[in-house]
Amino acid sequence: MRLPEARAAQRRGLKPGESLFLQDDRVDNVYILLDGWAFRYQDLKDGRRQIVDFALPGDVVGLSETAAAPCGLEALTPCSFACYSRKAFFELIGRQPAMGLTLVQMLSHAEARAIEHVTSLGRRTARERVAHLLLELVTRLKRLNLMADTKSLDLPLMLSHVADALGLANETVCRCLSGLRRDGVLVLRERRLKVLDLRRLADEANLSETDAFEPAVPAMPARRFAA
Amino acid sequence: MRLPEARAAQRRGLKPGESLFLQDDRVDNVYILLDGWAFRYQDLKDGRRQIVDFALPGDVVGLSETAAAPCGLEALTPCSFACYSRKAFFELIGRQPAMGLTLVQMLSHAEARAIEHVTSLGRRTARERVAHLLLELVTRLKRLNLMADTKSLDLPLMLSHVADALGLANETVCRCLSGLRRDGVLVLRERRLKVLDLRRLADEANLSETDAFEPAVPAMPARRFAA
DNA sequence: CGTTAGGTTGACGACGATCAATGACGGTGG
DNA sequence: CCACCGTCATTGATCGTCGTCAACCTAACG
Repeated sequence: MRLPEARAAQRRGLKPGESLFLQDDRVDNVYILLDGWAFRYQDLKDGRRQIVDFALPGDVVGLSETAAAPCGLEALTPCSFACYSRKAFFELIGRQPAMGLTLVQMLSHAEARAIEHVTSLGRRTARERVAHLLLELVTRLKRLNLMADTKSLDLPLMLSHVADALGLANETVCRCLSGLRRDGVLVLRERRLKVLDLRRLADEANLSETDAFEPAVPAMPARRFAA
Repeated sequence: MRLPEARAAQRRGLKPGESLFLQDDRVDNVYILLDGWAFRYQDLKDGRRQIVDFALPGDVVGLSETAAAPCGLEALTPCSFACYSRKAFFELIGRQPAMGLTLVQMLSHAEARAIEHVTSLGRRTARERVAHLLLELVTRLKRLNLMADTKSLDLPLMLSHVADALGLANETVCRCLSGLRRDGVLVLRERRLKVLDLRRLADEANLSETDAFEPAVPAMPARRFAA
């Protein structure tokens, strides 16, 4: 699933807080996030902000941003992207059928996340949302083999990011995290998360029937895009 | 953008309330909704339900439902689907590059809707959500040339569908609709919606900077899949 | 007619937003 | 070294939107 042509692809770097593109921008390129964390967000006219998704290494962005991007993309940490013209990207896919499959799988995962996100915002309580988001991030990082040790990891997020992702106020997120800490589920301090009881976290998240998060994820055989 | 092969494709019908597939099902086919309304939904373990998206004629479903479907699909009205094996579908796409483009466009639109949906649930008030959903449906139907006259249309939705789509209680939806009617924005009775003031409805929806819904949609040159 | 499903309206309570004060850091300049 | 910020986290007090519970209405149907 590696892209041999990838070496030829343009690179693009981003510092924390910088944007790859803004909401409403015309986006002609397709990007693959090689390293770092970023997020996609949408702004309302009155200033309220909604974070739509977090992008992690291997994720593809820009594919759906055809004419005018429905949302902007901003870096959380220093990021580096491989960047293809839309045309070149599709040619690449066309030449490597296996890559097409991987792409479809990734888009499927992204949509599954979007669906879970909608369900969270629509039907879960504040505490459930917080637990669900943390569980999702832990699961994704595990699949990417990107967790420092098994239990703890760095989250380059401020309260306001979590709040904007979950449709909550900062203070509410803070209270939920305090609660989860008091109850011995996790510790989150100084941007570092330690999950003390994964099963318990999953219970708190009030999962849908579908998503079986934790169960010994079998190391994800299919590789992500990488370059 | 028509599919000549489509005549050969299997058909599948559905009566209101029936499901094409359930959450967690393995879905091997890709379906194109030829006629009717349906919705995709996700259930939580405690019974709460979230409607994720509404499917209208021309929409593709099943693409992202690779291993275990993240959500079920249920018919609102009598529906008919063209149904392809995943393999046949991709062959079809492979043979007709233009179709691939159309597909990408449709997936982009679907994702844009998902993003707007997330924003609605996360950051919009009850009244804004209701207005936004109605505006979205009106816009989609216009593009499909599926509106009876310019101003009014049939919505095969119960209060509970709107409520489950917007993360609200039936009573809240009812109150919002009463309010919008009182204020002369629209009339919704007996499953029939009449928009009295489209611009006003757009204001009520508190649109994101991005989505310019109403502005004289130029009849959507690109055709949807059809068979 | 009686029954049932769905819509409508009111009363009340709860969850989470808002406002405000305080604390913990890290950076900057005197 | 330490006063002075600015940013972000934390906690408490109060308020408002929306969920819940309940009663009633209407239309469809046997």
